[in-house]
Amino acid sequence: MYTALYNHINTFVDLSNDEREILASMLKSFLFKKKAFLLEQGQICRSNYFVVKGCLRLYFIDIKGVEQTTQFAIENWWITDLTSFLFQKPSDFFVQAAEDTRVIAIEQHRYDEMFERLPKIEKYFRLILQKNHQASQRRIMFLYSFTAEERYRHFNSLFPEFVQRIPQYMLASYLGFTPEFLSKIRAKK
Amino acid sequence: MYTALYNHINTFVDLSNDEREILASMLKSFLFKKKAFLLEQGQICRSNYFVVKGCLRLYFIDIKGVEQTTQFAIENWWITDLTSFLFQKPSDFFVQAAEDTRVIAIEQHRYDEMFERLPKIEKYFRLILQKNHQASQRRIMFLYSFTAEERYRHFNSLFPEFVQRIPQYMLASYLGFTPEFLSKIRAKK
DNA sequence: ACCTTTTCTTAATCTACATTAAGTTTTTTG
DNA sequence: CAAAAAACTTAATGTAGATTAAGAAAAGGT
Repeated sequence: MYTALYNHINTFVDLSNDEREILASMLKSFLFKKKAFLLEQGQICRSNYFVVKGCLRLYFIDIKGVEQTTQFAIENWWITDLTSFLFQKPSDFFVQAAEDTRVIAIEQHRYDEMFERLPKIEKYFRLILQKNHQASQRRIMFLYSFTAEERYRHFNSLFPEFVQRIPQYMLASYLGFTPEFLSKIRAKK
Repeated sequence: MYTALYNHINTFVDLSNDEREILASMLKSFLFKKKAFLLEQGQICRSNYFVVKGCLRLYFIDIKGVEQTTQFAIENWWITDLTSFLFQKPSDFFVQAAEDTRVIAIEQHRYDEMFERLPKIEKYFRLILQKNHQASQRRIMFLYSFTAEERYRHFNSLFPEFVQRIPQYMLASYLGFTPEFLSKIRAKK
């Protein structure tokens, strides 16, 4: 049931079968259809989501009414609006399935209990939060270093198959420019 | 000696005196003069730094040779190039004192030991990494929502005293524009 | 297979911000 | 306190990328 998550956890810490069972009792598994919403702006974020297969995206609608994608999560990544999730207050974000997506969810009222009962999970989350922090430092450097065109070419060379998988307008806003400009770049070669 | 850090830790978890002593044996305290480097590009990042008083900044030099400030750390914030620190590989970044700064440092070879011996510190770091992740989500939203001028006015209204404390060219690059443009904005009113 | 909706493209025009360069003010240092 | 260095300002010119608008292609539903 939760083997994808167990496997991921095991690349960081060793969980016993007993620990896996305790953990399993706190998790839920869902399948979301493409375009389904896991969270909408104004709602309170109930869960932190681990992507087993598929792709979720986190986005908001800016002052001009345009969707701005701030994060993607593919296989083995967690995604949520942390502020809304932790403090149970209304979110500024949407979480939506970019394709049919299998997720494992932990609800907020179970989240702290999980750390109390499973110290190894405390370490696991500390380690994946470190990875997130590394990714954020890299992303800021990336945004501040390169032009729009360079950002696209770089991203495309790192994740060519992912670029095929998702609509271009989502990628454009993630990289910080408009879909029209992305079209222009792509036409160039 | 390390009371500023103990106080900060205690806002998240309760440390006993014994635990404080163990922790103290792994820490070092330093005073850096304004403009002193704690880390330079190409060096391996030896420590993670907690700012007791003063201000550190993380920056890199972009392709055009311009300094790009990606992070500030003031009282009660940790700062380091995480990738270089965790994997002991050469850094792309500089860490520099923006003013005379008192720091508490934990070296990399002590870092994992700290978590082994002090599970409460595992929780403490998980919690501050969560705070970092929240801050990153907010920052990306902020960068994608507003014009340069709006970003400056917003930042200035949130941290008016901090804006006075640091050179404008550092702030300009942190907010994603040039010092000349910041001058122009400020002249407007 | 057809119709609707969504996504992508093209091209003309526009603008926020960068660049360059010179001068001025402030801070630092001997 | 004088000289040098660092930080800031002003203004003219340039450009990456936004905006607008209309049409084309692809995807999805029945």
